[in-house]
Amino acid sequence: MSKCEQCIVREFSSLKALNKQELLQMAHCKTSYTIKKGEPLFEEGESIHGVFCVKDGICKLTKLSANGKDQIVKLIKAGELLGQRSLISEEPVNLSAVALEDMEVCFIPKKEILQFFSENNQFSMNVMKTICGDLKESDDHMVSMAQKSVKERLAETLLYLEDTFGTAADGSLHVQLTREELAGMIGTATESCIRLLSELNKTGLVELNGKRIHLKDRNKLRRMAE
Amino acid sequence: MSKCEQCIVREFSSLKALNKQELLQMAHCKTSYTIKKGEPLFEEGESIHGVFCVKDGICKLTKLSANGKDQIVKLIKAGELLGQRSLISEEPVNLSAVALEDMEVCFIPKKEILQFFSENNQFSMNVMKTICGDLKESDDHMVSMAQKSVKERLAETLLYLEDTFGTAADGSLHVQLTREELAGMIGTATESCIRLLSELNKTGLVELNGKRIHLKDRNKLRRMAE
DNA sequence: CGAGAACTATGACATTTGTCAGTTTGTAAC
DNA sequence: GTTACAAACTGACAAATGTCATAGTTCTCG
Repeated sequence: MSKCEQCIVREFSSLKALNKQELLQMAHCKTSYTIKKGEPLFEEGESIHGVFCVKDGICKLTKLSANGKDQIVKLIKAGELLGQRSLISEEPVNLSAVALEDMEVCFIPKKEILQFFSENNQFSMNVMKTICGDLKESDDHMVSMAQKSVKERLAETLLYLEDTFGTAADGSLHVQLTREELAGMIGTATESCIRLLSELNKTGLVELNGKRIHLKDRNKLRRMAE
Repeated sequence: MSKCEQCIVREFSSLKALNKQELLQMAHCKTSYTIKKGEPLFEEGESIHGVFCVKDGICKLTKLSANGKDQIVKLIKAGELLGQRSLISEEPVNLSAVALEDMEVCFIPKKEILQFFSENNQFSMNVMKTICGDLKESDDHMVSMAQKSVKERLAETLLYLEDTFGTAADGSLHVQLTREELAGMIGTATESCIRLLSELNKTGLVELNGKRIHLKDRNKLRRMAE
């Protein structure tokens, strides 16, 4: 069993407020495992009884909409926690989490987290701040969805993906989304997404190599996203 | 100066966790005032140094989008708190709040709230739960915006308005939104909103009397919203 | 009460986006 | 390799939505 002290999750998440003793306690009760690409961590409506720490890999949080399409609400990368909202609300999870790459995660039972809440004020405040940040992000995202065109949302999303997850050695976006998933982030039909991408390809703003996407003119993309 | 003990806000919000002494303290430091219909409580980007309690009236939380239109993110009614997210994140407010009716509000300075946070765990948990609820709502709302048609969103919004704010004596929706505001909730052009409303009027699902809207066939509306 | 402003409504048209059908490309398994 | 399948792509068309112009209606304030 590895220690939690030097874990990347501790560095980037609310858990940085935990003291040595709390970390020890956490190391003791956690369970670590791996999730293969394409597998779910949990599914919408499920009850989970704790919080997941993402040590490595990326996953998507999706919600199935009435028309049968999966909307991607958010992407999560190493260093982040999952399932906090559900734990606090004492409700089933609102979104499904599916691995986009092989993942390393730890699971920490609810009991421990609640204990940290009551004993460590800084930890509580950190969690609250994270959730408040998520709320702001979600509200902003909602306004984009409501007010921007598909083209604007595509440009915005491509820039977000590069900013957040960086590029691979060849300069293409590091996250590998299928066109269907990209369409699911933007909230449009797969075909529309493909069509707009090839338009961007023709006008030289991006370069397509199979499913790999390479941003070529970030300034024009930024202007396009408004 | 009125007491906080029997205030409607206390009954419905996180404040119900406060004890007698805390309520007394709050009554002592609060400032009450009225906001006229159409006036702002605060505007996007402003720094507010405390939390608002809505004692009476309704207001809209809006965000100005890049295309110059105001998107209505949420409506707030008596009994709710405003400005919690901003206070916790220690950031300027993300949304503007504008009264849709004359309002009675109280303002409680940041200092007091933070003190309640550190001394009253139940209060903290209540606030967290509220914000988690807002987050879930916002995510769901985002998915609607991304995946549903304008018609579906209109039906959904009309039902929401009736469920949440009820009807006036004549059976019409109690909240009085202009068509522009309704369009701003749905995320569409004012003309589209008007057009769809008169379509619903012609097919008998709603009845229009000037700006008043009367829902006639809730079942069909529900089916339409999916 | 009356003038002006703001709001509601409708038509005509352009643009955006979705849908369906079908082809090509890439990729994994045998 | 080659078969088999999923993903990427393209075209044609339909449907949804936005924009602009204009007219009628209601509201407000002096």
